[in-house]
Amino acid sequence: MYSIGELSKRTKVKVPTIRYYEEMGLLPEAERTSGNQRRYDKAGLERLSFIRHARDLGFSIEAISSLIDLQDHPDRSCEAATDIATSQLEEVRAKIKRLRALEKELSRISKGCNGEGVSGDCYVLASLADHNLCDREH
Amino acid sequence: MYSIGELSKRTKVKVPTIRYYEEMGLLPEAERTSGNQRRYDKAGLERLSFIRHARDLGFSIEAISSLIDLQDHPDRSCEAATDIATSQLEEVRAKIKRLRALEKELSRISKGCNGEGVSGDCYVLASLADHNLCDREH
DNA sequence: CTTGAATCTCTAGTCACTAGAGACATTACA
DNA sequence: TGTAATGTCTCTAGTGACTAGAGATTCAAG
Repeated sequence: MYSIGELSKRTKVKVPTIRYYEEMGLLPEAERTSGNQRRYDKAGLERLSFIRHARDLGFSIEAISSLIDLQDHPDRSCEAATDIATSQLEEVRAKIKRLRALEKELSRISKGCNGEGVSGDCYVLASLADHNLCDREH
Repeated sequence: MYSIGELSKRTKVKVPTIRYYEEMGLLPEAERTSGNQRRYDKAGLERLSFIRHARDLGFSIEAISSLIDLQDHPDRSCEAATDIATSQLEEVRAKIKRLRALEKELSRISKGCNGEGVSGDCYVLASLADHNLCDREH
């Protein structure tokens, strides 16, 4: 049995975050010692690792809840899990696309100015003030 | 003079968001009609456009505050503005890098499963449960 | 002058945590 | 067994950048 601190070390999820996950229903209510401290077994460790991994991949708490539901009912269709992963992938791709456009403009903006001179003539500020200076829509 | 609603239409910033920006000090306190409604002039429109543009580029409210300070004091060095833009660019690049890794893993995960069958054997769930199935660290 | 849309302020909610206070539990060592 | 240090408990409140809703007031058009 692990204390919440040990679990935290093993999963790299901070202690208050573990309690938060319990409150949100991602983790079942933990067993307690006579002194009211949480104790976890291997199943708890595995579930928290699952959550951690999914959070790292950008899944929302809600999405993870659905995935856990599916885990807890192995007779249900797998399609739902694939749907969740696929829509997550789409979101990630959209974010990348958007960030690439930003990167392009930001690099143009910060290259345009040599950092010398006064801000009254600053190309960075001018670029931000006037959208027409942008190469493209964003 | 524009009402808050007109300003909202022109800048595509929602009305409550404009009020929020005023409260946060990004916009100066607007003039008011005798009936206490906000009225904006061209300067207000321009400043809000600046804010909108910078937010689109992912600058935080705090960073925008600093940029506005620089705008309001055109005698100050331009270096600070360039620093802010450059660090924003670095953040964007770091995000892209991370998202690319996620994309790779998510696409592997969601391709691995054909969506048929039951979730007891689902590859998506297995992948999320077991970090060792990942190709690489993330 | 009336009607309906726009605006006002205020509070509270969102997401996924994070921080801090003050009390209690456990563990390590003498 | 005593004690000190560390860990854990619950609770409230804060973060960033808004968003939603209530209930009251004001504006513009006909």
